[in-house]
Amino acid sequence: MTNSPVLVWFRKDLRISDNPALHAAAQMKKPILPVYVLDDENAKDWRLGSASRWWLLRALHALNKKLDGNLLILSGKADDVIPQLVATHNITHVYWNRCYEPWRTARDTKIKSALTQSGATVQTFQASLLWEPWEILKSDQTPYRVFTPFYRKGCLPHSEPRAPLPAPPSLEFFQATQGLSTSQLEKKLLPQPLQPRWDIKMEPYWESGEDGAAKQLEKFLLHGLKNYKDGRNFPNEEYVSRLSPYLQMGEISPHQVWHAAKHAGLELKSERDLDHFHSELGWREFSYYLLYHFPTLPTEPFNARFNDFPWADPDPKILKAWQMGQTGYPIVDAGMRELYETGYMHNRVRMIVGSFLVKHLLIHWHHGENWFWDKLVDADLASNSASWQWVAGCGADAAPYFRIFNPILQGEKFDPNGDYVRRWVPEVAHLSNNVIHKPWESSNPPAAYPAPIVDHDKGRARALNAFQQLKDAA
DNA sequence: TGCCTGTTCGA
DNA sequence: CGAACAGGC
Repeated sequence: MTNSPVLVWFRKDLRISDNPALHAAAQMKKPILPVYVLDDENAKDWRLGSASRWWLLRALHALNKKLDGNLLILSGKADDVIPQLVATHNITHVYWNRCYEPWRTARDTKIKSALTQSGATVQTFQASLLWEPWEILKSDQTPYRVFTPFYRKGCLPHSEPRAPLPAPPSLEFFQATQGLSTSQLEKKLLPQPLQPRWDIKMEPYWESGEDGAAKQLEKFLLHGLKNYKDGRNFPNEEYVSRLSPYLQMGEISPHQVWHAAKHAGLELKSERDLDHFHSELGWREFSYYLLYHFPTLPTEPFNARFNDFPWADPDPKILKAWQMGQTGYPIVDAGMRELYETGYMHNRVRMIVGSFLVKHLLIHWHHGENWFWDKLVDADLASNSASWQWVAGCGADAAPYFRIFNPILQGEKFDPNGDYVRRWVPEVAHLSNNVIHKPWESSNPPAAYPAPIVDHDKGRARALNAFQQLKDAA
């Protein structure tokens, strides 16, 4: 029994630095059995989307390399797979880092109690959130529903995020049975049949794994943090961190990002930018917090008044035009094409395309949520559902429904030289700056580019009218 | 992290 | 006649 391994179950923490479960296991002085379980059955509706599966494949390869090829990758229900492994190898200690999606907490609770009953020691750790959702409550012991007091009164005074842990200096591994081979894993994760490979387009835009995350963080701290607060609004400039996909898969931890940014921000004497960047990590916390306390967040309007909102019957052609970047509004189409091509969209543009879908097109936010879930490399159940609810006006601390982005003005304001639009919508590249965000006004309108699928004034009026019906009903 | 419209005020 | 501002959606 003395050389029975410690099982470290990797989930959304695909890294070896600042990994508390791995760190604790390494201190046991026992061989380590690192495991990843591809657990689609438990995920049901929130089975990973295509872009996430592509990202996961690369992240697993990178993690396996860090673990000297010892990562055991299995497929099946974790409720079965993990206890079976524990029984087969007489494992006495099982460590993992906590997850917060409702389906994962339910699953983990079940597994933990089964393992504990059979005599194993299970320890779980905090690794992907800076503050545990159950520790941040208002004085009346109910959860916050508004971001600013959540962050400023709840989180910040509660505790300074702990310092990141180093990677274990050396690891001794337990030789287990074979898991999935590379080709078996690819078969499970990538679209079948393999042609056409939609995902392959994303390859040149991203470096995977913990090392890719560290490089991206370093790049952001050197070039993006200074002037982050203002610069982050301009999609053609590189002030945003682009760390979201790495955070979502846990190739970097929020603790690492928090402290590295703090160090760099103080060095740069840009406290304003640092505070703003920290607060964006705070929004990520807030999304998980809401999902934890309100598990129906992905499907039900947070604000129940929106239960009867008169969404339009979705016209498949209109929805498709939005998805593929053929709405006739260059800033909207640029964003949707950036997403399809790279698996990512700049945050400012996410708000614009989101507002356009739910307001100008009056299409239910679920359709946007589902498309983003499938196509974003940073698709995250908490952030995705909280953000779609926010943009639709039914979320916690949401933008009021009457706050409707004008896609022309937003383009002119945040892409004043049209560079972002020219990059992703080549049909309008020849237009001058004064018409590039409204090509229909050009004396030489592009032939191959669609006319707006909805007139801005009419779309806006229809959205306000729909909202009015909700108010009248109340 | 909204936009539109109407009003006022100074050129 | 444009900027600045207030109020409503």
